[in-house]
Amino acid sequence: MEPSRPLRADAVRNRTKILDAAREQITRLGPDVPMDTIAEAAGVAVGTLYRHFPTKTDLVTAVIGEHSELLTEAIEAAAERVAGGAGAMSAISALVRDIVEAAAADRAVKAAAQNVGAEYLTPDQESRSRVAMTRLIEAAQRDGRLRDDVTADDFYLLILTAPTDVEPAVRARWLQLFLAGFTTGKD
Amino acid sequence: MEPSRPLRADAVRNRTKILDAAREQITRLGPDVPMDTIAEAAGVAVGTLYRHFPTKTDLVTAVIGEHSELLTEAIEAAAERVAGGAGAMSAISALVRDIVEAAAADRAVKAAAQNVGAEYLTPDQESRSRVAMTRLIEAAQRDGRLRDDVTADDFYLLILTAPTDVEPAVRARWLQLFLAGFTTGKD
Amino acid sequence: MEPSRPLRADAVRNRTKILDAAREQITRLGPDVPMDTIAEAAGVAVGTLYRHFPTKTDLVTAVIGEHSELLTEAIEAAAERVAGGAGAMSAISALVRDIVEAAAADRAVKAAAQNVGAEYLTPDQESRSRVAMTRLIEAAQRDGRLRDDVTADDFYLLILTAPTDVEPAVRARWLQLFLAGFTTGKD
Amino acid sequence: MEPSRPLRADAVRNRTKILDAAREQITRLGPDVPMDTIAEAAGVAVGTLYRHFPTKTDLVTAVIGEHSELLTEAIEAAAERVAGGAGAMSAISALVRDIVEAAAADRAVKAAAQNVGAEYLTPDQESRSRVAMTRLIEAAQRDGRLRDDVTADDFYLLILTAPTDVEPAVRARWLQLFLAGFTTGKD
DNA sequence: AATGAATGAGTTTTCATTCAT
DNA sequence: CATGAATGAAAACTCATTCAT
Repeated sequence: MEPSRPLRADAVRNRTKILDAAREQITRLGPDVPMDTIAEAAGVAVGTLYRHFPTKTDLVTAVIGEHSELLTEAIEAAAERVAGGAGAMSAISALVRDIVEAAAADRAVKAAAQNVGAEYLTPDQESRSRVAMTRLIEAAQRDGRLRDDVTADDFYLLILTAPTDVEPAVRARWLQLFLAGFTTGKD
Repeated sequence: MEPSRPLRADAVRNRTKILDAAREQITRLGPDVPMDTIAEAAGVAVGTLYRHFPTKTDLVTAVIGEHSELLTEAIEAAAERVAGGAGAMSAISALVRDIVEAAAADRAVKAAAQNVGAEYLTPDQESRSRVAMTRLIEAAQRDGRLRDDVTADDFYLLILTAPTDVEPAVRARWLQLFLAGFTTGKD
Repeated sequence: MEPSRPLRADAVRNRTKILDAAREQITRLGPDVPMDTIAEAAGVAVGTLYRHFPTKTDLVTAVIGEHSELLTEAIEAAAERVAGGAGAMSAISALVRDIVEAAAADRAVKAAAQNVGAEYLTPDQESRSRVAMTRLIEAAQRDGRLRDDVTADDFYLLILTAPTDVEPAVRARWLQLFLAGFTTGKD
Repeated sequence: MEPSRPLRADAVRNRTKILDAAREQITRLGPDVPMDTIAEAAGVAVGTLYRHFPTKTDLVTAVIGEHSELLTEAIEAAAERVAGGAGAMSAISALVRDIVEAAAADRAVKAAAQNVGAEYLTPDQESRSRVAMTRLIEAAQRDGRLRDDVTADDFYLLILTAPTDVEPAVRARWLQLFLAGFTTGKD
C-alpha cells in the first residue's frame, strides 16, 4: 500500500511540518485546536492542510497513527530484548510503565483518539504488536511469572485505561495494583 | 448558601425535566451537545435552561452531582449490608461491578465533566463515601480477603479508570484483572 | 389627565421605588440596563415593572419626564426671582449653568432620551417652561444684555447640545463661548 | 505594525464593501445594528466581516477612522486655501459648516463610536488637524475677525457638540449662535 | 396586584471546509 | 500545488416581554 506516486520533495516536507505542528498543538491545547492554529504553527496555509488531510479527523488520526507506530515499535523492541535473554516479566513491566508514561505526557493524543473514534492501531500495527506482545507473554508465562490466562488484549486494556490526568505517583500506584492482578506473585 | 426559597412546583418540574434531558442527551450525543438540543429534549426553551443553570458548566456540574450522589449512596448501602452481616469482599466486588457498569452508561457525562472542569464528588460526598468505603475495606481485610495495603483511594482509582467504550464482557474482564490485584487470593 | 382612579397606596409606593431604581440604574449603567436589574434594584419582580410601565421605553420616558419636570421648575423659579427684582442676564447664566451641570451629572438620562427618541418635554412642561423662559429673555433684552434675536428655542438648543462627557472645566469653557454668542457684550 | 502584505485584490474590494455597508447601516439603523445585517448589506458572509475586523469594535473603529480622516483632510484643505490667499474667517465658517453637516449625516456613527469606546481621532490625525486648525485660527486673528482667546480646542468642542438630530435650519441657527461667540463682530 | 418562571428571537463570535487566485 | 479569503452553520448566552401561579 505505498503511495500511488512518490510525493514531491517539498510536499513531503510539508506533510512532516504539518504533522509536527499538529502533534505539538494537539498535545498542548487538546484536540479542539482550530485547523487555522495548526496551519499557522506549521507555517503553511489551511488549504495545504486540507490537501494533505481531507478532514480534521484524518489529521488527528494521522497524529495518533504516529503514536501507535511508536507503541508498536516499543513492544517489538522489548520482545527483541527478551529474545536476547532479558527477563520477560521485568521487560513487560518496564514496557508497560514506559507506554503509560508516554501516554500521560501525550495526554491530548489519547483524548483525540477517543474524540475521533479512530482505531488505536492500524491493522498492520495491530498484527505486528500482537505478535511481539504474545512472544513476551509466553516467555513470562514459561518463567512462571505471569498468570496463564493473561492475553495480549489484557495488556491493551491496561494501556487503554491508564489514568493520564493524575500525578505520577498515583499513576505508579495504579500500575502496581493492576500488574499485581497479572502476576502469579511467584518470585 | 441559604436554601434560597422553595422553588415553585412547576419550576421544580422543569428543573427535573432539564436534568433528565441533559443526562440523556449528554450520554447519547457526547459532551458537546448544544444547549439548544438539551432544551428541546426537555421540552423547554433555552432561556429556561439558563434560568436554572446560568452556564453550561453549571448544568453539567448538576448532572454530575446527581450521578456522584447515587454513587455515594451505593457505597453507603453496601457498607450497611456488610454491617448487617454480609460478606465484605463479595459486597465490594458487587459494588464495584455495579458502579463500573453505571459509569459506562454515563461515559459521556464523565467526559463532559472533564471538558468543563467540573469536580466529580462534592466535599460532602467525598467524606461520606470515604467513611463507608473505609468500613468496607477494613471488614474485608479482617476477613483476610483484601490486601492490607489497599485503601479507599485505590478503589477510587479503579472507578476512575474503568473502561467505558468497550463491550460489557471486556469491561468484566478488566474488572476481574484489576480486582485480582486487590485480593489476597485466599478463598 | 389625572389617573382614572387613585392608585392604591402600595401601588404608589411601588411606582416610586421603581422610578427611583430606574433613575439610579440608568444613570449608573446607561439605558441598556436590563429590566431585571432595575426590578431587583427596586425590590420588586419584573412583572410589577411591566404593570406600571408596559414597555421599557415607557419606563425610560418616565425617568426622562421627571428630569424634564425638574428642568421646567428650575426655569420657572428663575423667572420668579427675576420678577422679584434679580438681574435677568445673570439669572439666565446661572440657570443655564445649573441645567447643564445637572444634565452632565445625569448623563445617562440624556443618552436615554436620544436612544428612545422620546420628546424631551411634555406639552404641559413645554408651555410652562416656554412662558417662563420668554419672561426671562424679555427681561434680559429690556436690560440690553441679551441679543434681540435670541429666543427660547435657542436656549433649548444650548441645553440639548451641552457636552456631558467632558471635564467640568471644558464644559465651563463651552458654556462661556456659547453664551458669548447670546449676549450683546454690553456691561 | 508592519503593513502585513498587500491584500489580494478581491479582499480589498470586500474590505471596501464592508466599510461602506457598515457606515450606511450604522447611520441608518443606529449603533446597534447586528453584524449580520452589515454583512448582508455588504453582500458577504459574516465570517468575512470577522476576517477583516475581528470584533465589532474594530469595525466601528475603522468606520470612524475613515470619517476622522476626511475631517482632518478638510481642515488641511481649508488651511491650504487660506495660505493661498482666501479669507481666513470665512474659510473657517465654511469649514465648520461643512463638518457639522457631515457629522449630522453620520450621527449614528458617532454614537456607535461612543458605545464602543473608539477614539475619534488617531494621534496622527490629531496633530495634523491641530497644525492646520492653528494656522487657520492665527490667520483669522491676524485679520482681527476672531477673538484672540479662541483655540483649536474650542473648535473641536464646537464640532463635538453640534446637534445632529435636528433639522438643517435648526443646526444652522445653532452654528450661527455658537460662532457668534467666537468672532469679534468686526466687519 | 405581585411574583418570578418561561419564552424565543436575536447577538456576537468561532471554525471546519471550500474555492478563486 | 500553495495560498488565504470566503462561507455559513452553529454555539453560548441575553433580555424584553408574557403569563401561570
